[in-house]
Amino acid sequence: MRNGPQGKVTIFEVAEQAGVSIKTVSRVVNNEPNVRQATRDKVQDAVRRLRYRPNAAARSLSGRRSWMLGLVYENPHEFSYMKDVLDGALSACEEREYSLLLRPLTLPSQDLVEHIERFVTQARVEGIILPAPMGDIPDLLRLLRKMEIPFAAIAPKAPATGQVNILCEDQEASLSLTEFLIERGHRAIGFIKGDPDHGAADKRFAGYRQALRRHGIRYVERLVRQGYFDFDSGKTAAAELLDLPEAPTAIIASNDDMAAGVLWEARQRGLSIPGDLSVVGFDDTPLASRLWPPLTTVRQPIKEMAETAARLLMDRLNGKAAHLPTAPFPCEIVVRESAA
Amino acid sequence: MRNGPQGKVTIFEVAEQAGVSIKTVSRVVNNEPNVRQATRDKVQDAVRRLRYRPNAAARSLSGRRSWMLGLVYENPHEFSYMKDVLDGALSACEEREYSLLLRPLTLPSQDLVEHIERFVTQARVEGIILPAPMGDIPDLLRLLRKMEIPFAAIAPKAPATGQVNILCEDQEASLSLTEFLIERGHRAIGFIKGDPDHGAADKRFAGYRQALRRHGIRYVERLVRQGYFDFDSGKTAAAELLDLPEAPTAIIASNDDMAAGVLWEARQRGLSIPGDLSVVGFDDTPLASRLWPPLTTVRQPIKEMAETAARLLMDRLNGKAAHLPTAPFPCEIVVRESAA
DNA sequence: TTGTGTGTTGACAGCGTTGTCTTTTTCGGG
DNA sequence: CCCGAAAAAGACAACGCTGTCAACACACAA
Repeated sequence: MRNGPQGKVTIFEVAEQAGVSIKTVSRVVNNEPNVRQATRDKVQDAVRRLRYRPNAAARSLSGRRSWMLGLVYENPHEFSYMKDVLDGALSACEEREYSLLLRPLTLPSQDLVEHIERFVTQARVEGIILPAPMGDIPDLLRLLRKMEIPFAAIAPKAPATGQVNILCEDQEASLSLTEFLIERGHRAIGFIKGDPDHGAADKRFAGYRQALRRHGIRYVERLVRQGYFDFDSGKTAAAELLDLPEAPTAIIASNDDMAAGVLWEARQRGLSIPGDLSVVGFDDTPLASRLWPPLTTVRQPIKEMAETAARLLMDRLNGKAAHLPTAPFPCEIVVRESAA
Repeated sequence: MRNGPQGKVTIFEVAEQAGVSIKTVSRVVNNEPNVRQATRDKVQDAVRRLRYRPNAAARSLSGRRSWMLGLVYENPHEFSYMKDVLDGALSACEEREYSLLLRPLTLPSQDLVEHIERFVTQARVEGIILPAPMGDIPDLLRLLRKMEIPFAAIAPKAPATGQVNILCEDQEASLSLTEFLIERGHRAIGFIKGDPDHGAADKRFAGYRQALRRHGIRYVERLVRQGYFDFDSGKTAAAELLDLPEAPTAIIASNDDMAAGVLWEARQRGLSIPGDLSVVGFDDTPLASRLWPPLTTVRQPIKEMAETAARLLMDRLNGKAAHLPTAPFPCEIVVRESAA
């Protein structure tokens, strides 16, 4: 009844206790069919009594499955987005008893392929979750396809078939957000684009243009600036916009961190917000509610998206479903005080 | 030369290519002694040619080692601190070819012990990293000791012997930060404590009191409020402090998120910062530099601390060292514009 | 009664490494 | 040139599961 420090109860002890063969124990533990209920009970009893936990290494080796998912991400400075992805992926993994292995990357990375190859072959990761912008790196996608590793892309630019794609209504959200400003009388609306490598960046920009068009507002190229989803680029872009002779009365930043930069730059210049300038962002990160004034922004269900990504990936690994494209997740405008 | 999708080159193929036994290949791959240089070269050649990667599952099963570390943490809303811990732990693991498994927890958790037990016995995690406040949960520590799982505590309140402890100069930093304010003429200095479960909270408070004592300033209990390391509690505490008849001219918040709360509350009341009120925080999170005015705060080398925690833990697992207590890591005041 | 099919159980061979022990080789000194 | 010790290399049995296939039990139809 005594067992070593790390609880080395094996399937043999359980089989003996239950008076069945190890194979039967294996069947019960893995919820396989064709076991009589009485037998199942006996085994489950023994499992509980002995506090048996199957050894993951043995299971992997024998079953040729690692029960591991990989999460490959670009390590950002502002981690809010990834935190939600991580939470979602982790909770899906926990519910299906998978493990999650992380691989942060710094882009651009020349030995990316090498890195990922190690990751996959060494840990024998079965499938990979690719949050933006990982789902759009051609070398990476090519490698994964060659190695026949299924993957799930979160918010990719180009959702190819034969992979799990998780999207959200970025364009629609951006459209609404822009209309939100238009309805409040703004006509000169500045827009700070996100990193061109991210799928979301394009869509958010498209939504902005669509709103202008719909409301008959002329699109002015000078009111659009390139940003990279980080605070500093938001600051710079805001400075350029505010230096314009016909400076905008509102600025849409493609994420909260850049919006924070806009706020910062506006404050530098003594502009009052939202009096002199309205500012809105995307993502509803903790930052948005801590800034002054708190930021009107768009909430996306990132955690749920990551959860779904992981679940569909596992379904696929277990041959459970031809994965039809999933409906894009809805976003929601969170109105706070930074726009008027 | 062809090999399956997931690169199933085994030790046998390598042995054959190199003209040696599998055991010799194993020795070379694991850098064991007693292999002639010429042999070593032959084997390494074959390894490279075949792109051989040892199978982790087989290695674990046979060697009775999982090569995995666990990171058990309380999942906070503001993730900056944990992001640094994660980065550090991950980079240390990568350098030693360990894997890192995450287990977020919500405290208080009644089935904590059950959760951790599964975590350890199922994945066969060899050692665990416990960032604050995990290093001070009696049930958890007792369980780990009973299971004989080595662990490393980051910033524990009570650094027990027989475990890896990573500390930083919290009290000294708090002392300097308080003196920083005193030198600028502040006498009525408010202090917002952190979550009493965190070791750092006590030390930061102790540093504050020490500074007052050293400069002959009377300690006023009403100027001290209990917070919980989150934005809302910072806001509440600030409101209480600012309602005081002898309101403080400066407030020290035990972390940046609470300092953001103070800023928020001050702004609500139309106070100018740092004109009417100086505010300082701890941790130098991204938030600190995005707020207005940017926050004077204390930078701690969290990433390095986590890296060291992981490394010492792995050393211990590999019997490499009786781990003497490590010197506490130094902190550094980052002066920005929120204090004058 | 016998045969057939379905549901249930078990025997046993891997899975790809490392640990242990044995055998072979190498090398310096008598 | 031989001997003994140390270094180098190999043989082989684990490690704890799952996959495969064979065996058995039982119900029902012929």
